[in-house]
Amino acid sequence: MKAKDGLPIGEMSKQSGVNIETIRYYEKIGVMPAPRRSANGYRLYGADHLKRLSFVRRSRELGFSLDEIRGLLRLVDGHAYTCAQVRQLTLDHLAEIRRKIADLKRLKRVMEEMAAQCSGDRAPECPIIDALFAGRRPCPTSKRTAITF
Amino acid sequence: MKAKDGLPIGEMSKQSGVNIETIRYYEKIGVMPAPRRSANGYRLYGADHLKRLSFVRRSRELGFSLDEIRGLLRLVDGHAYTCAQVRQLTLDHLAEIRRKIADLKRLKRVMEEMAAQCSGDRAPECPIIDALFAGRRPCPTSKRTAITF
DNA sequence: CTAGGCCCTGTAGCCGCTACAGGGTCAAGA
DNA sequence: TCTTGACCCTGTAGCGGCTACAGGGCCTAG
Repeated sequence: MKAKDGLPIGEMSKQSGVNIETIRYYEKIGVMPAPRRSANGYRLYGADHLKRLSFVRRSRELGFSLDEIRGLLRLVDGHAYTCAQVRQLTLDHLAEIRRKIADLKRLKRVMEEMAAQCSGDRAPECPIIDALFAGRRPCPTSKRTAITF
Repeated sequence: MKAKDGLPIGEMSKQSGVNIETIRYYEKIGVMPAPRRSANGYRLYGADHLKRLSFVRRSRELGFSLDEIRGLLRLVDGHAYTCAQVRQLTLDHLAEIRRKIADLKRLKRVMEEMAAQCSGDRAPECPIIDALFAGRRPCPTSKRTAITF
């Protein structure tokens, strides 16, 4: 009973960089298949499990949701995927990333403007607080009753 | 009993752009103070509540966590804040935003490289899938047993 | 024989909401 | 008068993606 038997979960964790609890969680939600068990009930993983787990980790690092990863894995598992399908998932995800970057950049600009207004030495009045209280709504569904503080 | 009595929660929601359930949630977690109630138990808000709620919404839009917002509100409530304190919170948050942008940009670059590898017309082998399976770990705590698929 | 290290299951918590279920209240219309 | 519908209430459960227990079992070394 040596290494050929399979990796215990702790070893999987070390090799893949995924937390033990997370591995069990992936099994519970069906992202990882249930491995076989040793006589005493311990999980024993093979090389294919490790490959799959690393796939999941890398996809997570690239910001894919577990649901998107399930989609990728379904394609892989079915051996029926076309490159075009995978490419499309990737491009969709890329569009999402670009949107997030654009959002954050807008945020950054606003925050920088606010910070620039503020010298930092004035006492109770602070232009940042003022801006947060007085800022106007971006989506004007309501008739703003001019609350400017 | 007209408008002077106070705004019911639905009106607060419309004027502030914050969901009714979210307003009640903010009350529960102590971000919003409990308003007075009408005879039948309905919440009745005043102009100060609306100002505060809008403050919270705008701060959330700028990506402040509710905990950070609690910090800002504590300063405001205590009337003892200095501009420097507020400015520091803002700068901290700004640093966080910049970090997130940098992260997403790295992600974007990797995803673009992967997508560029893939023409979309090859059948079962897909360079994106290959890349996800074969990518190397960024943090080499384990001695990679060369699983390259 | 005991101490430590690994493993197991199951549940609860995190954030910031959102979505019910199951009720009460009130005004307008038939 | 009855009913419909809009609004309000409380309380609980769910989302995603984990993480952190509690409370056990197993196995080996000293």
